Amino acid sequence: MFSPVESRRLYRQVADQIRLMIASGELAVGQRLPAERDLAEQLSVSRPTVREALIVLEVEGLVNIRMGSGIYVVRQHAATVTGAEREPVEGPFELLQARALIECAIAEEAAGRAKPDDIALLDEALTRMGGVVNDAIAVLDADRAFHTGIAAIVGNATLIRVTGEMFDMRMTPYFARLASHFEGPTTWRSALDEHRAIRDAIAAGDAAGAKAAMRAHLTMSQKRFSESFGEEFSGEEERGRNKRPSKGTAKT
Amino acid sequence: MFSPVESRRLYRQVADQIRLMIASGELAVGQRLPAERDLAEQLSVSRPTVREALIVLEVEGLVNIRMGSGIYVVRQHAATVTGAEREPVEGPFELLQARALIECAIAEEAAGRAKPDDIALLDEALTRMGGVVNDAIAVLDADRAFHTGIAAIVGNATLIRVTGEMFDMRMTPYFARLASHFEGPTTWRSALDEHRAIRDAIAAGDAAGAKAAMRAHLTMSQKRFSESFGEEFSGEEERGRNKRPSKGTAKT
DNA sequence: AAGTACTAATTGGTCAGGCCAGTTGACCAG
DNA sequence: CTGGTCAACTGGCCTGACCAATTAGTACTT
Repeated sequence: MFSPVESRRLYRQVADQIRLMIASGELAVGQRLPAERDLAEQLSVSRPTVREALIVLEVEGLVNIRMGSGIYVVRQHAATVTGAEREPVEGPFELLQARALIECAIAEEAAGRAKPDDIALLDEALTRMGGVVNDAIAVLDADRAFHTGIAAIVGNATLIRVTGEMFDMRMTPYFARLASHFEGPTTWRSALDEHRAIRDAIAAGDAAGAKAAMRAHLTMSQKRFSESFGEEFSGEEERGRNKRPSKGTAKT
Repeated sequence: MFSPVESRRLYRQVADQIRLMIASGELAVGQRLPAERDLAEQLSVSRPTVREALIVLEVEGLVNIRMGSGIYVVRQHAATVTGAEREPVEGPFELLQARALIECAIAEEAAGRAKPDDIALLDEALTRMGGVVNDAIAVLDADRAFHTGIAAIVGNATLIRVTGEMFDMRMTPYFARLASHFEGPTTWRSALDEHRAIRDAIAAGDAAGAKAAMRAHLTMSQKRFSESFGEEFSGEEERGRNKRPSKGTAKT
């Protein structure tokens, strides 16, 4: 309840500062940044720190580092990074709502294209999921495989990637603890049943049914999630390194 | 047509190696990695290099670095980075197809929720776009504002982010040059007309119409893009640092 | 015996300075 | 004007060191 300190690491601050200068247009697209040594001097930090900050921006796709030449601004907009520290603006419900909208459309499209091989892939994920409802990590993996498997039916790599990214977003430390109170084989089995309904609708070529089943699944997922609210901030232990690692969150 | 040379930077190689160990499960989720000093020794590189590699993985959301404690595996799946070097598996058409599916659903949803303020925001983007059809960079910015503006109507931060990310994906060096041959005020004006149709349907609360208009827009965008094929590999110059920076790609 | 306060080892964060390799542009010979 | 050389950047990587946060162990108190 206390300390908002945070004490961000220095290279993060430097990265933020440069990112801001790019976003504001102070550093135009295509322009070359000052040399690492100059940046270090201007910002009063060491060169390694500047390098680490620039690597962050490079991974984010904002700048392009060319050896021996310089560092160039590639794009202006953040192209936000998937993992790590996202602003808590995107809450669990927001994420699930977005998934509902997008994955419903994907399921609808998939229903009209599914071939036997695709269904077999979904079945494999379902079978695997059913066998590991007691393993919090393995069951998440099977869950993920099912959702990305539906996107794979459409045969579009971008859709597969986006679906996977949205799924992975709940793995963040922030999300991780929220659902640890209501997880269990029982709720996983409920999720599995909903998965089966989706699978059947897609296998039958029922576009509307697949869309409805997916919406029902994510709605139920949201409800399971909301039921865990009100108690998630009860205990603040589990900081030790030997405790259970970050488990899953909501069944989807 | 020649040199595929690459000579990946060392810290990239280290990052790839660790990423692989995580993906293969050799480093389990929640597990603590060896200390930076140990990793440096085991990999026969210096500690700064290890640090840079770990920062890459942290930005990607794969690991969680805790000062004084250690480095922990957060998730197993790549959660692919948005910018930089994506596999060329995702081509322009794949991207546009994915956008068609997702943004149509968003437009459909937005039509039922749009308030006067939202429409005003879209109009602002349209006006701005009309005024800068000759500025390849500024027009892209207005284009982006329109598409994310539609997502904003739904009021979901995740949707806004995903829409923006997909838009930004064409800024990559790979995509950038592809469309430089057919860009121009004329095609931008066509895109602007299609935008207006989408705006009108949303303003009228016509969900089906908004969906159709968005689909038409992205289909046309795809067509404009395909017309530029067959000639995009004609000239390979424009490497100089003072040339025009990466311009836009397809009008959307 | 249990809990607490303190201490020491471990680990990431930052810095300084240096050398190497690739890039670039100016200069010079043909 | 063409081609090659060369020197001045610029990023890539390294060594070694110190600081700060965390954590585990220990001695002390209750």
